[in-house]
Amino acid sequence: MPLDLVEVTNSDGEVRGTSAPGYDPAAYPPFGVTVDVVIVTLDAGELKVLLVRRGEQPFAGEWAVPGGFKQPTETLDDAARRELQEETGVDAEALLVQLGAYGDPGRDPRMNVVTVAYLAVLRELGDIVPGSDAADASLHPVADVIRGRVSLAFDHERIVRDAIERIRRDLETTGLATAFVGPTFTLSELRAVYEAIWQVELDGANFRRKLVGEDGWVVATGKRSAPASEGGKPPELFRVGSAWKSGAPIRRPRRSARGLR
Amino acid sequence: MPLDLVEVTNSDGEVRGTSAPGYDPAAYPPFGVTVDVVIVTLDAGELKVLLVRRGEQPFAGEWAVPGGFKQPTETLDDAARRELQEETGVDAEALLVQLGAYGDPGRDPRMNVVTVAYLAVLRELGDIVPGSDAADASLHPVADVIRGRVSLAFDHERIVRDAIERIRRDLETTGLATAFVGPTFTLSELRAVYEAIWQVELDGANFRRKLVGEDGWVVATGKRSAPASEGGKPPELFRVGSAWKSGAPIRRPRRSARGLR
DNA sequence: GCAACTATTAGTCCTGTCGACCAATACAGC
DNA sequence: GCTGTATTGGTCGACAGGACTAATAGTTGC
Repeated sequence: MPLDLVEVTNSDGEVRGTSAPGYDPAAYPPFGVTVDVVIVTLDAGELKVLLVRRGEQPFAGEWAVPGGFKQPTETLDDAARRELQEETGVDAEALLVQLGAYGDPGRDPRMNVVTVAYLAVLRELGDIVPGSDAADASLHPVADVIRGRVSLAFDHERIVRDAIERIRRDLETTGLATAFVGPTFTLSELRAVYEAIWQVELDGANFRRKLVGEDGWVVATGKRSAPASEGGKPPELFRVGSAWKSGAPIRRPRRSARGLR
Repeated sequence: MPLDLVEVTNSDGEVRGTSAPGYDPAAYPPFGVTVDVVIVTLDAGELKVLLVRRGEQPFAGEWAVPGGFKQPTETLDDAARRELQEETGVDAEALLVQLGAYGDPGRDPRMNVVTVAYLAVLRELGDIVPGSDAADASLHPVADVIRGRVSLAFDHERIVRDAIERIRRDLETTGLATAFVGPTFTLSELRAVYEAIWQVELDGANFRRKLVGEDGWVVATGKRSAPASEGGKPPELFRVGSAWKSGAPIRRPRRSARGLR
């Protein structure tokens, strides 16, 4: 049943829609506005997304991107930050950008809902606590979602797909890569970010040459990390420089002979 | 007055919010959802934006970006296309992309409204007909808006600012530049797009060398255009090639000595 | 018809960037 | 101490791109 002839009333029963002069009440049907947050992290060299198993209708029992209704007293950004906080306990140090709005008719079978999707990139997720309305919460490889091996509620499959596309693009033009690593990191760790997301192989020597230049991409801390699993020279530890704020150091290889994998 | 305790009813008086099991009615306050379209074109070598003078409350008499309420039966993209059509008569051949959602509390003094902003780039606007709810409609230099010489209703100043920023960025990575020119164009026309938006000067010879290469940036039509105002050789006419679909030919000059203006 | 002018088009030089590759180094584990 | 591994430093060559000069092909004005 369509919701064309809907009026908005407040708790006093006053019809707010028609009482507002100059507005045609039929012209602004009410919508629910939700905020969904695609939480992405790098886990075991693989890009993963946090999904919750819905505990309520609609789509109860299915996997979905965490989210909730926006309150009139908060901004969209605030709502996204709140959802992220509720879901992961993480507050700051998370890159949180708006992806876009999704409002196809029927995307929520119950009512008119427009959702604003956000992308959050985290270095590491602590304990994942399912929210009050979720039965479960866990990390899933994005490859499984993109290839349809995990089907999601609503239009969340499309949202995740758009999120990954956004990540791949922003990696080339913004400082997004630094959101995947900690406050200090080795060049191998940072290089692994690019390699995992772009599915390419980058030459370690060239990577270093580009980042450890006169530009302020990375700043050496003087310390060294523990060596890798199979031994090897303990690598230098860096922290992010200021140059990331206005660009990215390396571009995505286009026609790479090596970057197959 | 806050709208916290609002219920949604349909024309039968049935309260739809509380009647949906599994939802907490207080959790999804109703919002109006509007779609605003930032319509941008190049006019007399200057970037301009289409603004309408509002004929109704709120902000009656002030300039604003054209827009309107989304209907539950249409997608967001459809709503944007409809608004563009209503405002300019243009349907296709317009680049129409979503900018983002804006939902700060109080952005509409009457009610909770979340707007989804779109960007439309047109080559040329025909007759501008003010919509039914607009008192006037005309093109304004974006510089006037950005520098605050024209103040806009709602948070539309921010929306326009974001739109211009998006244009500047997308010009570097997408085929956006071709949306500003017609089906056939001279290289000077195309170059003028970059120069107007980036506020730089590009060398005509280098510009040509990059675009008329083996890559399919532009395709010669064999025809020639009428010469410029003050005489000169009639330039070649080109049409867009296929390469624009997956990138842009030139990048924004960073530290240009010539690009001052 | 001719000169002056303008914008387009072609060609050259040179520098910086970047990929590919090789070699040296420094440490862990045995 | 030997071996293996990952980091680090260096070289070479291809290529793209900016600055610049020059030639070309038209129009406009006289």
